[in-house]
Amino acid sequence: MTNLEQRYLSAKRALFERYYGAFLNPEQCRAVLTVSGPLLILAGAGSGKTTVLVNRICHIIKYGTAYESKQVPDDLSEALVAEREGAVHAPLSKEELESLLNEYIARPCPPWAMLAITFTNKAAREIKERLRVALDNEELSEEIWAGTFHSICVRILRRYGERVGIAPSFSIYDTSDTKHLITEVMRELNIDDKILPIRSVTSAISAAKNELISPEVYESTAGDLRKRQIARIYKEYAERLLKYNAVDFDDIIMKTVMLLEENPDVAEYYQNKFSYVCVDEYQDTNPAQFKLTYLLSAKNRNIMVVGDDDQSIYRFRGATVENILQFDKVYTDAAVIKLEQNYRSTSNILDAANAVIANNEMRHGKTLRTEKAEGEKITLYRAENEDGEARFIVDTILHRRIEERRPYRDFAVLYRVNAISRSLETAFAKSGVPYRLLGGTRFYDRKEVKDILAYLFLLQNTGDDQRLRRIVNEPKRKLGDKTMDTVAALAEETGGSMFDVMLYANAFPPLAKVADKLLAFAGLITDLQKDAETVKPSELIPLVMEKTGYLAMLKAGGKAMEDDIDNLNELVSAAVAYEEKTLEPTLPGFLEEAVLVSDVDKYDEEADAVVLMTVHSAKGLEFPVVFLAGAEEGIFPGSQSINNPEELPEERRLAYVAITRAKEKLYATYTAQRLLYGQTQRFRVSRFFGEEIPQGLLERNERRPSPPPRATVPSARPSALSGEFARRASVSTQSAPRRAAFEHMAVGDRVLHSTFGEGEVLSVRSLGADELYEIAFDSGEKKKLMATYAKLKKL
DNA sequence: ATGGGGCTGCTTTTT
DNA sequence: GCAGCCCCAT
Repeated sequence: MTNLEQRYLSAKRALFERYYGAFLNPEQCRAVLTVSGPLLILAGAGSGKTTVLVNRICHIIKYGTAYESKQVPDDLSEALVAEREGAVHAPLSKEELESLLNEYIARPCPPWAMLAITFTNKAAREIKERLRVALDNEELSEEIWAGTFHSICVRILRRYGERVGIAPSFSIYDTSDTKHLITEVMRELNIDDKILPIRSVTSAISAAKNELISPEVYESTAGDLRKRQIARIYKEYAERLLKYNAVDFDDIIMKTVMLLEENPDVAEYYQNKFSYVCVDEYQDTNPAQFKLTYLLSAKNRNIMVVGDDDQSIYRFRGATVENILQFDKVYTDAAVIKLEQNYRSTSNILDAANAVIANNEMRHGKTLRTEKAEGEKITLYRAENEDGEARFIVDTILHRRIEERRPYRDFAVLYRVNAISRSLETAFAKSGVPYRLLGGTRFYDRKEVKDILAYLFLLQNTGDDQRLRRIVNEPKRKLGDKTMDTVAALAEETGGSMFDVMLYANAFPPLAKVADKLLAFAGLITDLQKDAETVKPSELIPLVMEKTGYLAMLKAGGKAMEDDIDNLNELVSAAVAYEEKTLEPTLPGFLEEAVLVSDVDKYDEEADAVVLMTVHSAKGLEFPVVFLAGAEEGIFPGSQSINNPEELPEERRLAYVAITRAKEKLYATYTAQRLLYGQTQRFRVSRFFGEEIPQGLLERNERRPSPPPRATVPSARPSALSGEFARRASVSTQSAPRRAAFEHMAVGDRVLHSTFGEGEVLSVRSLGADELYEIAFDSGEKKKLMATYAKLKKL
């Protein structure tokens, strides 16, 4: 290569670096400009991961391999090179620079040859949206294959699924459908769920699928009785799914991998189609997903994965952090780029996060840095019980909101387990602070919604016996288990589906008595199928509600069913929304979305309210002020993980995720005793927050004499505390402002209450300095009352 | 076939 | 503390 050529190439690179350097840091630039071959990007929390991902995709679509290419023009002249070298430092507008870069375009990637895989719909949506903006071209961005693992695999299966025995109209089973089917299978195989709990069976089968272990292989390696039984269940379960033309969540990935492995022509088609494969949140991939991305990128080997091994928190769902830890061992020629510059948190928060995670071994090892100021210290707050904890959080929010003029949406309360949210929710409700509680029952998990969806799935795929059984007697049609068992047996004999048997019910003597009811039902479904051919999902849903009598059933239920009706109306709205945003809305398309969507997707920072959620759901989000409630040994880390060296590191990663959600201020709160799962337990502070965070970064509220013995009036408030802190603590701790001395009651005492009248004490529970009485009043009412407030009189 | 009343057991949950 | 499930009585 001549000197002139080298100067040409280095000017070219300098121009690209200048372009991206205007808004990216050097590591981010390198990540965007590393286009060919395997690439691992280790992106710390808040390091601009999505920005890099989006810019890299955009860059490849626009410029292809321009930056790396060694191509030089045939007619390279000194004048051209000098001009370009001059441009590197010349004052140029963005547009001028872009038009210069256009000169270097080399093998740009067509959008349909770009595959970007995420885990959540929310992430997929965000990427698509940002690509649309960055490319400034709606049509182009629409053609990019950006979606979740599941949606992309569904797309592939709809097209080629028949090669692995899945017809295009297949149903998708969610976790609860799966559980029901496995329960049924176990009943049939006479396996007692007391000996082999369903939970352990579903998770074993799920784990097997995540590891691409087929029923046959599972069976052949099953040693002990337990495993042999699971093997039997797995085998039967898989056969049922095949028969019903249904797939569960894990199948969606596993069957796609099988499809690609067993059909070289299909594999080749996709390998040729996709020039580039990008995978987000790589630390959460399982072996099946690893294989999938491996296969899809096998030809060009242009596979880029982004993730953070320190944020791998889904081991329990089959994710193996080894995928990201071993990436550069599997792809030995992989480039590795670490993004360690954090743009989110103050340095105190980052130092805390770095210190906690440093206790883990087996990491790629990153240390986040920031240019932000130290910021406030982390507050570690000890409350006497869960009510004190909740009050502290609510009071602090009220206080900071006024003092710092913050909207409610600046605050998030996180916790390890949903059970913690109860006391918090009560406190928020009482205080009038607007809040949103994420988690709990998902919209699509509500019974009435699942029922209507089951009807819709059945219309699409009448072979789905499972869904048929779900709704055949909903509303009541006098078609109970007995009848349906007979139908199932006949279906088994004839080799058809239960629906087929119902269609010809009068041809089966055993069904003589119920034939008319069965035929009526089959007629109803056939009728609705005709409707389904002509109307949109949003119009079909009301028809289903009407014609099946489901709506009538709910209306008959009166007030209690009003919520159900509201939810179904919301389902119609969801269908309308789907139709609006989809080019070619279809029933299968809507159903797919309904099953593959979660409630967290709906959390779009709309309302001005404090948000309450688990640490798991908070991954990927950020808030100015974060409270971590329940920072206790036994809760976080959970009691199951405390003595389990396999699980403790994951708990620590979870703590790392929690800490790094905070931008400006982090509170960790814990209680001395907490009412959890119906009983009060004593707790110590979590090691992560009490020990592993350097003490210098912490501000504690507990440097005061131990609380006074129960039921004595505290004489003076001790104050080894800083002024500000004492003020805040005094309005909010469990030691309520006014603690009236109360009369102690014992079980069996007769008491008098000013409004409830006379009664008998059933139980006494001490809660910090207070006592909780359960009292059976003579009126027949049972009440639980706090001693301080109940003002009881002993009779 | 249906509905109600007692028992259990319990992380986390992108799809 | 409560949801979900099983069993039993109608």
